[in-house]
Amino acid sequence: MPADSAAARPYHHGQLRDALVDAGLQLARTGGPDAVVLRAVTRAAGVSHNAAYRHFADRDSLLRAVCERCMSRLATLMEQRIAEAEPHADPQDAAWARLGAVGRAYVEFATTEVGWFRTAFAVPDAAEAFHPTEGVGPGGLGPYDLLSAGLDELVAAGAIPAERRPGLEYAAWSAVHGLSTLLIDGPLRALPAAEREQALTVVLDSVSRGL
Amino acid sequence: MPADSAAARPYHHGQLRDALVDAGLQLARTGGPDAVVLRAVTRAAGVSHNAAYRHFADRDSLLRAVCERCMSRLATLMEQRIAEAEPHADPQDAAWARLGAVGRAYVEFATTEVGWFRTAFAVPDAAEAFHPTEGVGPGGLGPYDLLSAGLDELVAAGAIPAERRPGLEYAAWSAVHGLSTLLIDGPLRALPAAEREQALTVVLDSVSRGL
DNA sequence: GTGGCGATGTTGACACTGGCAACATTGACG
DNA sequence: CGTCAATGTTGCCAGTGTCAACATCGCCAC
Repeated sequence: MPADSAAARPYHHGQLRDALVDAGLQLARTGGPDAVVLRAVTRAAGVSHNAAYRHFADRDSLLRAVCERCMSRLATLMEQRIAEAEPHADPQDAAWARLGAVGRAYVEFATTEVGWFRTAFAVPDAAEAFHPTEGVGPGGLGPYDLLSAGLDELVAAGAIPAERRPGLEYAAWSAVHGLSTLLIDGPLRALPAAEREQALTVVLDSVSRGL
Repeated sequence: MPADSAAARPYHHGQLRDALVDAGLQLARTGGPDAVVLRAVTRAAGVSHNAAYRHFADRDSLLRAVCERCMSRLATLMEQRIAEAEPHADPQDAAWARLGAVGRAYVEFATTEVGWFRTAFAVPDAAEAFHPTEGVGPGGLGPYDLLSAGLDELVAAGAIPAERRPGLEYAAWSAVHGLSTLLIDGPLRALPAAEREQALTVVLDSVSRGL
């Protein structure tokens, strides 16, 4: 009613849900999941603190949405690095290169987007199960799918005997995920850049040899 | 002054610092690091909420003490499982068995003492560096030292060429740590027990092969 | 002894958080 | 034009970490 100062934004925001998730993503980028604070998020969206409850049951619900977006970012970077992988004439070499790109992208994301990486894996409970359809990249595949596809390629190219294929995701995923968390949250936090690079090399080499 | 009901405990607790850490450990066991709440801890110790500030600068400081104890527990279990490792006449076999015990103990601790494991690695910042002297077991060695020793044994036994030794801790540690976190906090949370066992086997096998 | 003093524990307050309840505003549809 | 459900707001509450001021105690010099 008050035709007051400078186009006062309407009572109804219109895109509040997306705006909240965006704000959450922003906060998570620098502060990790703990920075996704209801009141900070609503403040950033220029809205009162309780408005969020019209779109999310509670903070966890909002956080879940933010987590999914973070996972999406990870998937996107992985797709990008796969696409950039050096071409090889030999299909085996090509498959190895692409799997290496997957692993490097994973650790790269963790170390360059620490907050987002932490958030991607800080999904609150009540997440009943592992839903590969969530947190996907432009290609519609999640990080797990991309890794899986890389391993399948290696089997198809004859680099890995098919009978050893089952469960190999666990080996590769654990290695890069473990290195990532040790580097950003764990005791390897303080490792200087040069040793980080060495650690990454050792881990990736050892994974390849072990598959 | 009131010689009142049932030996009212003295104004001065006497062992408050330890009591607080013990209480924190208790809370962390079921609730992880987030459950180490100043007021809950002091309540458990039967003391007013601000008493903790006479022994710890802030909550993070208390949490750090609890984290160290959790790391100690991990080291203790690892030592125990190493000692129980199946004996082998061949020194190489023995060394492999012991390294496997290290890895299994790590994941065992993570999955059976989830809260403690999470707490062990949730040490707040201002942890200036990696201090291998903290969080040790009865033998005076930390988890990292135990892993390191296992790898050294393998080199000494001739199972691993010495020139590949540098950095191998990263490979082994990352694998078991990654599997642990994926299983308890990550997308593998909902994995049924049977598949968990398979995952562990695959990871350990692949690490051994890759070293 | 006794007086004082530092170490230890307590009370009370503040700003912040997540969540509930009650109220206000709005657009859509009859 | 009237009604209603969706959306946003105000006010409140319990719980948290932290600070400041106060209370109680053990110990040591006199």
